[in-house]
Amino acid sequence: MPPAAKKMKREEIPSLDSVSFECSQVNKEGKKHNLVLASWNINGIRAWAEKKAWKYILKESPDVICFQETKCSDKDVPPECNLPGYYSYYNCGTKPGYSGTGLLTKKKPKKVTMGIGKEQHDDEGRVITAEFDEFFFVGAYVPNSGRGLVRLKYRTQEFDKDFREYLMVLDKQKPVIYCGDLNVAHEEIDLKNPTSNRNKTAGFHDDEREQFTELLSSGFVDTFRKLYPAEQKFSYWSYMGNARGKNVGWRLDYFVVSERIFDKVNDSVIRAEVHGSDHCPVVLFLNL
Amino acid sequence: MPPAAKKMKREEIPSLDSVSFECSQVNKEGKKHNLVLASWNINGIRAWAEKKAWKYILKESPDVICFQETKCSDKDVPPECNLPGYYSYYNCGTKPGYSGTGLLTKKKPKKVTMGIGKEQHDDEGRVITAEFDEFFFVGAYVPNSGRGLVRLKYRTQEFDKDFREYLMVLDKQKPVIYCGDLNVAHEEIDLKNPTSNRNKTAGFHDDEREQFTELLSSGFVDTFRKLYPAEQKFSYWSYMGNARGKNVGWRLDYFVVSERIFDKVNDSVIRAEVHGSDHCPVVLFLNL
DNA sequence: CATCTGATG
DNA sequence: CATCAGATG
Repeated sequence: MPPAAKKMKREEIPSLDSVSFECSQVNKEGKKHNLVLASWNINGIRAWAEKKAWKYILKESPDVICFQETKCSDKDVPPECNLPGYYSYYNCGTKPGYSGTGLLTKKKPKKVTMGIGKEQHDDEGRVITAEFDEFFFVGAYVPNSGRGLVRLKYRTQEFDKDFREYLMVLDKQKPVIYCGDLNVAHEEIDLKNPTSNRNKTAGFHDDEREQFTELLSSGFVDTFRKLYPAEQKFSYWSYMGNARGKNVGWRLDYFVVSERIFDKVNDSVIRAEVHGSDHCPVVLFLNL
Repeated sequence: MPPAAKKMKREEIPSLDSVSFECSQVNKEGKKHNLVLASWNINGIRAWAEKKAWKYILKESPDVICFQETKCSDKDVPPECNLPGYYSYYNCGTKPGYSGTGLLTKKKPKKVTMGIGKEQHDDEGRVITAEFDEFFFVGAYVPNSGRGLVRLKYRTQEFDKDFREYLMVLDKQKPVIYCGDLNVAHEEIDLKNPTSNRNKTAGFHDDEREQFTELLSSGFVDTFRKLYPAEQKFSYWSYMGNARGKNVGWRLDYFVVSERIFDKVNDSVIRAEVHGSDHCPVVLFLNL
């Protein structure tokens, strides 16, 4: 008898061999970075692990990386996601297979907290805060406003506002490094098709953009845009219509830092070559 | 940039090149068959088409074949299922992606009817009847009694009884050839593990078996068993635990005919070598 | 284990 | 288009 039909087999994602993860940027004093922080919406940690997309982390070797959209309960996180040399933390939320964040860090944080301390925002596993000696690292998966913008009001008038308040309180204690899938393309340059999406598609509604502007008016800096004012680079491409192949994308993933530590930032990078999700990683290099 | 990760690609099912579809059996008068009828639970016509499992039909070239578990609305039947030289009919039921039957025939039937004319049984697309000059061809997907036998009573006390009545009425007009996934292993020989499954697993409950016995007492013949009283051969293997590789199966697919045409039956065959579903096709060769 | 749907993005 | 859940078998 011939062998049974085998299970569908996923094709491998492109190898990282040809991708360089060097960062030659130096700060004003000519110093190289001594800290690497990363963020990646991995769109399902189980599928992501199946693709062995964690190989990226071994290459980049960030000191801290946070994930968005793990879509997985703690107990179902694949064991291979416990990468050697990292402590790991997950904030999974209650709705199975939905949202969820994670954080891996080489150095054990002084404290790790889940959510922002407001019940109405904290059941979807969207925020992890790791406190280190010199800064707060906040990884977030900001709510998508949804098809038909059904959740726009909640996201902009409730989540964004309470979240900004949360960051400002932290910022009073020590500098904040805030990153994640912020689910907004701030300016026209931040997406391929601003005119067709403006006020229609989640992520480019004026209300979402204004909330982000408001954040930047509250003592925070969009590191990539500050360093590269005119560069169009995306961190997300819809899986539909081969958008990534055509580079029809959005910049939804950010590193936002307290103004007073921006001078510690050596570089802010979007790793568009890295596959394994519909988002790519973003990375911040610092000298602290 | 490296190419995007491609879509999962299903491995091909085994080729049919090494499988013989000859039937050398002759009837009492030494005559070869002049009619080939087939039945196959294809477990989703879209997945089945994706696997190109319809190649079997080109090889076997039955005059009529009926399908069970098409799991597809009429409009979503893949176009490649319109095989050259066949008329096709589908009875899809109302619940999307659930149940559903189909029938392909080289000769146009005098009449095709869906269901058995009783509303309470006819919304799940389980029965197609094609009337030909010399016989009724009835293809059926008998309701599964379900995990925990939750539907055992409906299936045995309502469906089986009404369906038997339906066949008996047809049988008064002209001979009936009844086939399909009857969702019962009649005797212990008809499944690998009778003791562990008896009265526990759907398909080998005494009530289901008795209903089938009752059918055979009403003027019908289980053609395979009549021809091969001691042969253990299966037409279904669970996808779980590599059951097919270990040949841990069930005979759930039958050709049952009116007693008075059994002498026209040259052979009744179970095509266990044919892949593409968790069931394999069953075939009846006749000389009419 | 494999097929669907439906939610979500 | 892709991931996940849940129903069904």
